Amino acid sequence: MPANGPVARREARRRIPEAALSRLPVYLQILTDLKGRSVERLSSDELAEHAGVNAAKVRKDLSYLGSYGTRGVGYDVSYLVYQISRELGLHQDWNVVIVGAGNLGRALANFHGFSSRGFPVAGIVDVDRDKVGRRIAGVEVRHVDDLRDIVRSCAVSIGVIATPAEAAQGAADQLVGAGVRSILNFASTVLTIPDAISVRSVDLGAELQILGYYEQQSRGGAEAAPGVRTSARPRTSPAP
Amino acid sequence: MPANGPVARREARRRIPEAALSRLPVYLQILTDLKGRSVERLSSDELAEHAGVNAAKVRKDLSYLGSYGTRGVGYDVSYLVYQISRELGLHQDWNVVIVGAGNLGRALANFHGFSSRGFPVAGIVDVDRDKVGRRIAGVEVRHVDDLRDIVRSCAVSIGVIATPAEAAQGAADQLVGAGVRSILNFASTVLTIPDAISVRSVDLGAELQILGYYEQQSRGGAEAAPGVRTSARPRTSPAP
DNA sequence: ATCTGTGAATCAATTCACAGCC
DNA sequence: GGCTGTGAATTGATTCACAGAT
Repeated sequence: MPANGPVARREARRRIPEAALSRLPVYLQILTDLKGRSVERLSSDELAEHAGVNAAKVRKDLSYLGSYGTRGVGYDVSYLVYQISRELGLHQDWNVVIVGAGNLGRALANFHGFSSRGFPVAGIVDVDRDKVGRRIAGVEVRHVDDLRDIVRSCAVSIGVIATPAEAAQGAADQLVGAGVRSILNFASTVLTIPDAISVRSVDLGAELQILGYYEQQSRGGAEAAPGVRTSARPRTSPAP
Repeated sequence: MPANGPVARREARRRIPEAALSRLPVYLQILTDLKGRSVERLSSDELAEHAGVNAAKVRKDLSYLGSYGTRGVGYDVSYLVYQISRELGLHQDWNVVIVGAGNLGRALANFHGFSSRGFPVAGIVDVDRDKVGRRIAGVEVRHVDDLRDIVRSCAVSIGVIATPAEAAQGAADQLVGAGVRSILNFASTVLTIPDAISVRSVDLGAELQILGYYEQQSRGGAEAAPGVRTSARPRTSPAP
């Protein structure tokens, strides 16, 4: 993860290191939040606190975008938001299509986080004809046979796999055949896809296994910090 | 992870490197699948193919568990499954409690992957008293005030946050107060938690942003592989 | 005085390459 | 001959530390 599990393929002459790239969305989220609360400037130290990393890393990460800070002063929040989202390609919408209208697919379709971040759900498909025609979050469920049409007509570039594990490889094949360039996989399966497509797997079972492992470690290891120390880091969440 | 975003804290004298650890669940999943299909032995090469990594990495990763392979032959599938799940602490159940009975919470509760992997959902809580009393996947929704009771009486060690972003920090505080040792966070927020607790965030928005980034890269970069090459890697999914 | 930007140093992860065992 | 296990080499990421800008 993190990054973690199978990570996106394809290299391109990588401008920004993978590890730094994976932190940009975190910074963006913090900055967007601060911007909404009318914070105009912040230092690498402050951003580091919020993100839970150290200041040197923040400065290094941001330096890959260019020299957008002001020495002796800090960074302009709005400008950074602009530059990070530009780098991440968020000045255009990336339409997504969800494959699978089961529990997970429905939850994802209703999850406002996608569309609010510039990834509108342009379509939902399922193999089950009983589900076809229903509306989820304002989008009509269509049959998986229509995938190619949907991808073409709505200029979909990202496919989200929310099928049972057994159906995931088939879904991936159909997404690739339909022309998507990136796949976000929620099924607990390792997918085989062409190298020209980037994949990212979110394996909830694996996340839990790793947490179980950490807990196990912390039980045995009876050195250091036996009690619950409260971090000095300030809150990120807004006061509602 | 992938990983990414904020990764688990706490160090302990780490036996297995973080990066290797994050791949163990992937191997486990592949091996469990193969075991179910009566495959008894496999080589590091074969496992590497399935996992989409190279053989040296597989051997190095597995060597952290001990020398469980046989030179000239390969690895015994069942024995590896046993050793990996032992290392990951999966010979006991890790009860989880889900905070938030909205779309995402419901989808997660219905997601069979948790309990089938030794992470039974022992409780679901919500602030909304209208939701209290309903049953989701056979588990009764209880009020968040009962969190401490649930965690104690069911020996819950992992909390899953499935609330809106604004409520996530509060949920985290309550989970920590109730005594969980690990948190899996689905809200798009950076949480502030005590260092003794391990956290892992699954930020769907961030995953999509990164995919958007990769697609953007692949558009501009018109060197190499313009068409869709099909990988030579064999299928992982079972023939149904 | 303060805080960025970045080479240089350190630390971690990956890959190589081969000795050792079956 | 085939395949593991692992030191050594390499590549990548993080941290240090300070020159340079305001």
